[in-house]
Amino acid sequence: MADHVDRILEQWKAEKPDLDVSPMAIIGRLSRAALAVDARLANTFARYGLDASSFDVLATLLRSGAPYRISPVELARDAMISTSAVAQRLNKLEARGLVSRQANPDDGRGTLVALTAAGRKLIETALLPHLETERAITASLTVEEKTLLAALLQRINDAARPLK
Amino acid sequence: MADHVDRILEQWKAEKPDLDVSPMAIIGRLSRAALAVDARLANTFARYGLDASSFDVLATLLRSGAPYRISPVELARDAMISTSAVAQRLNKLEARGLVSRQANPDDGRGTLVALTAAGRKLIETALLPHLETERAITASLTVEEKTLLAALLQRINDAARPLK
DNA sequence: TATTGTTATACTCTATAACTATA
DNA sequence: TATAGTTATAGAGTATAACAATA
Repeated sequence: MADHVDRILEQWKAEKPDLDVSPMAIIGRLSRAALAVDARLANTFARYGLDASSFDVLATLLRSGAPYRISPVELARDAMISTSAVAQRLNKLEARGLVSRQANPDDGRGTLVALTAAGRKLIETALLPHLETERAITASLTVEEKTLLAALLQRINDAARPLK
Repeated sequence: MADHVDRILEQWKAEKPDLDVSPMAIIGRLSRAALAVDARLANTFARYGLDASSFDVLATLLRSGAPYRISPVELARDAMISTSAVAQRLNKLEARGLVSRQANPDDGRGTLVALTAAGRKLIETALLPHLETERAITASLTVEEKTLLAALLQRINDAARPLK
């Protein structure tokens, strides 16, 4: 079951036999798996006129629970992007009537972003096929393998994080 | 050892208790791990005036072995991008004197991209710290865990691939 | 007709900087 | 002074389309 990464490793073995390129087996497959998964998820999002960024914002609002209101800073932290990037995502979603911005009554500087009825309906609808796609991608793994994979990825995440 | 993804799962559990959101534990960590790894690798690349795209082209040429010459179509296939994107990457690398373009003597339509002496020196130099970074990221895993993780990622990759 | 390769163009997404306003 | 939020701007990267040339 040799894949593309295996062929890359063979090339390195031939060209640089003294080098330990074994970490590439993991890092290479991690990158490619993430790319493939992103592309697959994008297919589902597109069926609802969404992309990963928009889905992300709407899903963050939905899972925050009633009354489905969050500040832009929280959205920025959650998505690991700048607040200006958030503002621009929100402009698009607001133009489509999927979210609305309200003044924060407790903080004159603040804004609260809320799901509109249309936004809530859309994300509730898109969530199910999205989960089905994720289920399909992980379906071949046993329960034990899933737990293990999640744990290993978390450790990779921790190890990669240190440097900014 | 709860991480960000754990908190997201808890939110979903509270808001949508009947939904099986367990695939998110894997997909979510996969995305975040890939992001963190990319950022970490970029640090190393930057020390040599490279980014991931440039490194990718130079490394592909190096591991192809002497005489370190590849056609743009092969580079496109390998990097999974369009040939026009390759042409634009090559323009930059050629301007820096790291690769050169030659006519393919066996195919009048073809071009062969070759590492220049400077390009070869740069990629040979950058390769070692790059591998060291990858080694550091995977260092906490045992040999068995590494093998397992690579295999699981390959299966995720296969499962995600089907749809275009 | 298909393939190889390039450029021109437009698009998307982002961060930085500048700015307003409130704490 | 620091924080919240927005817009304007510029940059990076890509794909699509159009094109030239050879197979």
